[in-house]
Amino acid sequence: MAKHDTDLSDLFHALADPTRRSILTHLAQGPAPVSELAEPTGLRLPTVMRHLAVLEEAGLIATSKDGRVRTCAIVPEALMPMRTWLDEQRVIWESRLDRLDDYVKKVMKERET
Amino acid sequence: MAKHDTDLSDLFHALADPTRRSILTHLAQGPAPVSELAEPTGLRLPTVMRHLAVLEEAGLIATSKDGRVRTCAIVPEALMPMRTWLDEQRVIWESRLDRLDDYVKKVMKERET
DNA sequence: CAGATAGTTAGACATATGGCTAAGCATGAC
DNA sequence: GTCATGCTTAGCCATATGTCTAACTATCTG
Repeated sequence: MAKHDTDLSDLFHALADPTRRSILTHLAQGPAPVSELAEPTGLRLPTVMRHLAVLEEAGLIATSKDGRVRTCAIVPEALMPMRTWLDEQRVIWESRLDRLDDYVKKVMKERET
Repeated sequence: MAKHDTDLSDLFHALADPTRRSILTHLAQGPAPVSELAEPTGLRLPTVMRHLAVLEEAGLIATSKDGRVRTCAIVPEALMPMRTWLDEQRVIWESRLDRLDDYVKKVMKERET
């Protein structure tokens, strides 16, 4: 299991939290200071800080401090590994789709009874 | 926060674990019984069962029992919400880049004068 | 029926996660 | 210098997660 694997796990893990996804969506509008990001979440600053730390470790955001204000910004390229994984999976999964589709339908039918 | 949100969180969470991703990759080769999935992970059966439960709750796999054998199979459509989210983000994130681009151009122009 | 096979359930346990409060530490405004 | 602002650190707490062992159920096989 390469570091590549860890990257993906961190990425998925970071995105698994609604608060963090909403922070990302907010940041998509442009860079913002910590407090501005905290405000709409209704969470306390330290809590938001930890979310930001998770996002930063996953490489999804970059931050820098100017005076006493820390500005956060998204790192668009960060989603690439995920996109790549998704595309890989699609290729494999879809190559079996016809066969699996039959199987899944059979399973679903059995479930209903 | 709608059900949609929970779906995404569950999906990302399910995919955040390397063991679960490897199980999915294995299943991409075709449906398989529990023990066959457990073997390459080096984990005990109950542990693998829990991973399978997580995958099933996220809608990523479907299972059915025939005799004493439970067969698992991937559910390709399950990745759709994630793909959709990813595409949405790409649109926003990239439009942000465009805006930044505009901003830079504006600054450069102002500098010239 | 006896024994092997394939899952399943229950419960224990260590660590991780997400939230909070209460201080603490720079920096900017007066 | 003093005070407000904005972030940080430290530490607490409840719940969730990933792993295991041990014991149980259900289903073939002979």
